Amino acid sequence: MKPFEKLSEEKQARIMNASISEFAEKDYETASMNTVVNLAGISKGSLFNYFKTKSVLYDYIYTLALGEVKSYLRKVRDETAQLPFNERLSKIVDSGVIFITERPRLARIYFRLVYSGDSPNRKIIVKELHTMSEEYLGNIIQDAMDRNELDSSINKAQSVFFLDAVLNRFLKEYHEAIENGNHQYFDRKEWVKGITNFFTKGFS
Amino acid sequence: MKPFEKLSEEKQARIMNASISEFAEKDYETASMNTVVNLAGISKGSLFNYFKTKSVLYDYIYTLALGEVKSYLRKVRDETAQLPFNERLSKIVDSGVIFITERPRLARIYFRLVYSGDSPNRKIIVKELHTMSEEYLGNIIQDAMDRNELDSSINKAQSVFFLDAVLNRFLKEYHEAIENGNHQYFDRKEWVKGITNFFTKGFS
DNA sequence: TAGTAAATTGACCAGGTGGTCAAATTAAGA
DNA sequence: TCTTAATTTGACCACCTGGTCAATTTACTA
Repeated sequence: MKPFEKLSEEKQARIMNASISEFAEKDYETASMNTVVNLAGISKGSLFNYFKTKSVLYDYIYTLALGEVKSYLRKVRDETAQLPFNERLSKIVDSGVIFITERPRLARIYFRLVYSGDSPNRKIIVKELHTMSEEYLGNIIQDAMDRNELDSSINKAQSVFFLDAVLNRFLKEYHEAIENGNHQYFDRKEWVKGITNFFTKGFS
Repeated sequence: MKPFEKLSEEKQARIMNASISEFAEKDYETASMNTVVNLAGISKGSLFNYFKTKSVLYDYIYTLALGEVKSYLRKVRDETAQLPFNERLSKIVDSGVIFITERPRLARIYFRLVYSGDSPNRKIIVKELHTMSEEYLGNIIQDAMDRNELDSSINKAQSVFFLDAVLNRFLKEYHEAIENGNHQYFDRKEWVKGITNFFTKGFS
C-alpha cells in the first residue's frame, strides 16, 4: 500500500486540493512543491514521501483530471445514444459547460495539458487524447450517418477534426469567460444552437 | 536612440536569433536570459543594457512575431480580394502553411502565446488578436455574403468563430507535424479542399 | 509504562534564476 | 598620442527551486 493511500481521507483531500490549485494556476515548470506544501499544511519531507518527485505528483493529478473528463463524456454518450445528432451534440456541449462550471480547476489543468505546456509525457498524453476523441466523436458521427442524419459520403476523419476543433475551442473560450467573470455575457443556449446548426446545415 | 538600435546589424541579428530560439523552445517563465546570453555570445550585462528586463525583451520578440504574422495575412487578403470565397480561404490556409514552414520558430512563439503560457500582458495581447481576427475573417465572410456566395442570413459572429477555430487548429496541428517530422503524412491539398468544402457546403 | 517502529519534520544542499555594478575594454576627439 | 566618454564585461547578489535525511514526534505493542 502506497504511503499516500494510508493517509486519512481528510489529509488526502487537503493535499489533492492544494496540488490541484497549484497545477491549475501555474504550468508544470512554474508550479512549486513549496507552495503545495504550504497550501496543504504539511512538511516538505512528507510530500516527497507520498510522491517521490514532482512529476509523479503531476501524473497523479492529471490522471485524475482526465479520468473525470472521460467519465463525464462516457456518461453523456451513453445517456444520449437514442437521440438524434443535433440533440446529442447539444447535450455534449452542455455537459462540457457543466463540467467546466463545476470543476474549473480540473478543466484548467486539462486545457493547460492539451493546449500547451511542457509537462512530462505531454506528447504521449496528447496523442492518447487525440485517438480517444477520434473514437468518441467518430462514433457519434457514424451513428448519425447510419441514421441518415448526415450524408454518408462526407469525410469522417475530417468531420471529426472540425467537430473537435470547434467544440474544444468553444469550451476553452467559455472556460476563460468564467475565469474572467464574463460568462454572463455568453448566451450559452444561442451558441449551442449555433454549433449544432452549423454542423448539420453548414454555412448555407 | 535605444542602445540596441546602435548595434551593428550582425550583432542585432545574433541577439534576435538567440532570443527567438529560446522563447520558441521554452515558455516565458522557463526561458533563461543566461541561455540567450550564451547563444548570442555576449555578456549578461550587455543584454540587460539593451533590454532592461526579461519582459521587455519578450515584448520585443513577440511584437516582431505578431508583426510578421499580420503582414503575411494582410498581404494575402489584399492579393485575393477579387477571388471567390473558397479560393480565398484556400489561399489563406496555404499562406499560413507557408509561414509556418518558413518561420517555424516565430510560429511557435505565436502558438505559445495564444494557446497558453503566462507571459506578461498575455490577456491584453490575446484580446487584441481576437478583435484582429474578428475583423479579418469578418471582412472575408462579409465579402462572400455581398457576392451571394454565402447565405446572408447566417450569424456572422458565430461564423467567424467557427472559421477561426478550424483554421487555427489546423495550422497548429500542421505546425506540430512539422516539428515532429511527420508533415509528409499530411495531405495538405486534401485538407485545404476539405476545409473550404466544409465551410461552403457544411456536413450535408 | 517502556521500548520500538513508523510517520513527520525542516534545516540543508547544489544548482539555477533575473538583475546589478565597479572595473576593464574599446572608441572618439584633440 | 593622451584624455575622456561610451560600451562591455562577469563576478556577485538575493532569492527560489526540487530533493534529501538525520533528528524528532507520534502511534503502537508488550
